[in-house]
Amino acid sequence: MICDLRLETRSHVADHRSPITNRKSPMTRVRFAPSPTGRFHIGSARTALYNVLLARQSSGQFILRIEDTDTKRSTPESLAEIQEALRWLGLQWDEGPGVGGPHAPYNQLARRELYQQHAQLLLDNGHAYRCFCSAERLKAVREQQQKAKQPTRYDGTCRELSREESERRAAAGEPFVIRFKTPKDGSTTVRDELRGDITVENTTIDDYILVKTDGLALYHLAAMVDDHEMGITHVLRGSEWLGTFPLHALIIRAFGWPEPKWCHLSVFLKPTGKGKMSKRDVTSEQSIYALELRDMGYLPEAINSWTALMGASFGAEEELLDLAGMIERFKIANLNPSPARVNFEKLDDFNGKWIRRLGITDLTGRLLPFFAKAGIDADPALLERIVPLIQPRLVTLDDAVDFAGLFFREVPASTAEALTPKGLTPLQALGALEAANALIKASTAFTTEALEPPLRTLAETLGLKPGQLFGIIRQAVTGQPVSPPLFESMEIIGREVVLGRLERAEATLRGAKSEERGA
RNA sequence: GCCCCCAUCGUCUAGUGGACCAGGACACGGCCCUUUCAAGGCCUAAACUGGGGUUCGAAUCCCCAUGGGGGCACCA
Repeated sequence: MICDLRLETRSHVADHRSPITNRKSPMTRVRFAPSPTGRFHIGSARTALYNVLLARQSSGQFILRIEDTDTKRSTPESLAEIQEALRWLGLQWDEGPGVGGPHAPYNQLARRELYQQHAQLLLDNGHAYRCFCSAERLKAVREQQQKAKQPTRYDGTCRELSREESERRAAAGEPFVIRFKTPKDGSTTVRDELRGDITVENTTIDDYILVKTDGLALYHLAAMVDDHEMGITHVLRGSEWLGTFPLHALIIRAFGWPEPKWCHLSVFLKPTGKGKMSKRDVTSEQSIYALELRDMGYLPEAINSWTALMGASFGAEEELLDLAGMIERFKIANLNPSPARVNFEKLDDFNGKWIRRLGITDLTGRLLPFFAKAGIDADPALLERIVPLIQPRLVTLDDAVDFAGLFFREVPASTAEALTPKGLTPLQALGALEAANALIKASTAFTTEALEPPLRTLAETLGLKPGQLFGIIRQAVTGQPVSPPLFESMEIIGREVVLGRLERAEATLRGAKSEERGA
């Protein structure tokens, strides 16, 4: 069955390419239609991504449409964030805000007349009716139904109002909404490309409100009108729309329009699996917002390949796919209809792998802003020398500041305890450090090749493991017990600074020694 | 309460009636490499929700149960 669906999708595309077709849009046209009512999260990012993948594999168009009919909750900040996030992710739209297009405007608030005309059409052909019931009464009815354990639906008071009465009351200025007149009997069958046919009894479909008292259309009407007007061929949207899917099909059929292919994407669940993903329920190290993840040092490549894989498979031996790779392999049939928990461990893994794939110059450029944010004015040329040392250690770009900060600022003096490895006394540590310092000072070239062999020999001479000796030097030079490779780091820090830090550490240990004697 | 959807390792998934004592990835554990931390290499452990059918044969098809999810606004 699913296999057939894939074939059908293909032939559908082929149909639109056919010269015989009289449709306005000869190729795949998809849309991503968010409402600008909050932050842009990874669920939206994935929906947008899948739409882009589908459009790009047939040189179709990806349309960004803003569903801002909820005037109470829509904000300009949210609209800006949607666009910024999409651009950051590399999901540029072909038509929509900022770029225009043949179906402009692309925000629904600016298209209200269009919806009103279509509502009137439905009123005229008997598929819709005016409802004069007050919001208060509706609420009371709903509560009563809830209490009686009945399905909560409009009770139909205004459904059979005569045309004359309806016109008269509207003309008299009585406020009204326009409702869809759902058939009372029979059933409706709709087809989801992932789930196959879904049939529901029409009695379970409410007489949904299409146009509010203020004359503004609701999603159910506006989206259907726009999808048709804009020649959308495939609708890939969240599965939260599955419940109203039959209604949407009914609306389209009431207009006599052809239906697009529908595909309802699974939702993201919280990491715990308990309920839909939300801001709560993730740690401070994690975020469900695209731009926040960006600021935490995640790459757009990582976000895309990660979200793409939650709820789908690409049949590739290699999981890390870039946009081109995903476009090549994306198939609606390979989407998974069941909900997926977000898995941040996998994001970390992907991000680290993407970072390791980056070229040194590319990575350096991406790192710079994170140093700036940390108040470090990193010299790009210097950073580029450091990057190979830290690249395999990074999970996020932000980690670079922790690993490489020591190259750009004064490191705090280490305590005697920190300078003394487990199993050694401060006196032994001091002896080792003095011997090492002498060797380093005497070294003709200040390079890994020149420094490492003699120090390795020294460790042997002192009866220390290389790790013990190098650990003392590491702490003295970097001020940290953990650092990028020691000799390469010393090379970059430079002879003068290294010797200074070694001597400072020696002094600390001498102090500890005299304290020891005093005690 | 009503409607709808979904169901393979802890997680994301492969699987489209025989090639499956179920494959991969993440996480977990172990080993190797190793100057720390990583990275890298190798290996272990880990699943078809249950019950009925259909069939010579079922993870795969059907039914029921159970579990999970979504929706039930003059939001989208």
